[in-house]
Amino acid sequence: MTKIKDNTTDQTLCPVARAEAVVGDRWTVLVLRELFARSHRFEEIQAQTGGTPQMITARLKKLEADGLVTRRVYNKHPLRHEYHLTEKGTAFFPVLMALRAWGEAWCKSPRDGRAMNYTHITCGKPAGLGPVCESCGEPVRRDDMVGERTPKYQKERDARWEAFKASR
Amino acid sequence: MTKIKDNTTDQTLCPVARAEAVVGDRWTVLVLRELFARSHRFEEIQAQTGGTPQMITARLKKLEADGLVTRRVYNKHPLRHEYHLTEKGTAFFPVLMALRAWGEAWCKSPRDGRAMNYTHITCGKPAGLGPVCESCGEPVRRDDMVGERTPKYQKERDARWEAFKASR
DNA sequence: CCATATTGCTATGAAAATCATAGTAACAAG
DNA sequence: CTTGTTACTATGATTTTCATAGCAATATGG
Repeated sequence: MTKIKDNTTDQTLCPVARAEAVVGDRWTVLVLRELFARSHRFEEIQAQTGGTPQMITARLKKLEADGLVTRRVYNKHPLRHEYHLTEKGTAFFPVLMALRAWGEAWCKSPRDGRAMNYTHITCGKPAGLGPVCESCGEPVRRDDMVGERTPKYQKERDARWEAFKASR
Repeated sequence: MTKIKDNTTDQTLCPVARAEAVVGDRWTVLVLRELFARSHRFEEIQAQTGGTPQMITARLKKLEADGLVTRRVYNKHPLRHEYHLTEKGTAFFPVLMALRAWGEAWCKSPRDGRAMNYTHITCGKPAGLGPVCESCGEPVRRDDMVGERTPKYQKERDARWEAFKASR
């Protein structure tokens, strides 16, 4: 079992350093992204993040220990779990949204296009990138939006799943 | 020189994965925090993040290569640089704020107290944690706020600097 | 009832990154 | 001419990560 460093970073008052002790790791964030995308099973998460089983096991264990994730039994004999976000995990949403906005704005070639489009439920229009709805100006929360993958991104995910299945 | 993995993560449309290929690392985020805190010299950054020289060198190099940071010569003979955020680096601010808010809310014991207090310049009152000013309701940006360290956090930083100086 | 498939992991070893510690180069100050 | 300062680089032990393989428990198909 692989362990993950969380250092003595919790010996600082700085909330950024403390948060990073929990989520300061690429795999961890990718796993969280999948949980927000409603992938709850181990293999889905593994396939869509591209991590090795150990990476995923270790992150899920740490996320559970840190209180962001719970295991939920969906099948005994054989014992099988689904992974779900807790309140603490769900509260991470704004960080993911900010990261997404920054990634959209600064980390891609313009011809790539969007991966997701969000609709602000309360106003029914596109939510845009910022923390505030582009269409109506209200602050947006997780439960106030519906996300929809663009066909291109959906295709990419389907392909990844197929590739994953084929390789085993 | 240590290299940092950025994988083939830029072979996805997902902006989160793409962003993580750049900033998905604890040291990188801590370095960015210091740059936002206006620590521009190598040793300040090293002291306040607690990283080894290699860690810091490698992150600064990668951040420069990724376009978030520029070196600025402040002294020739011997050649000395200061590190500054570019526009792309500055644009990372909302992520850091979201992370800070989550860290404040979920990663500390209540008795610890705040590290920073921000004031919303345009309304003159405390900005609070969210992406929207707690006092006046307007969305807050980096240049719309002044941050002030709490005495306790300032003390912690001073102590870290002293300890660093003493150990060399 | 037997073979194959499915799910959710664990095991192994090579390659890479990290950490602690020490050292260096170029000057400046006393 | 000795000591201090700044910004690193070098070294080697320890840890992590990655790729690949394997396995246990059951479901499914014939």
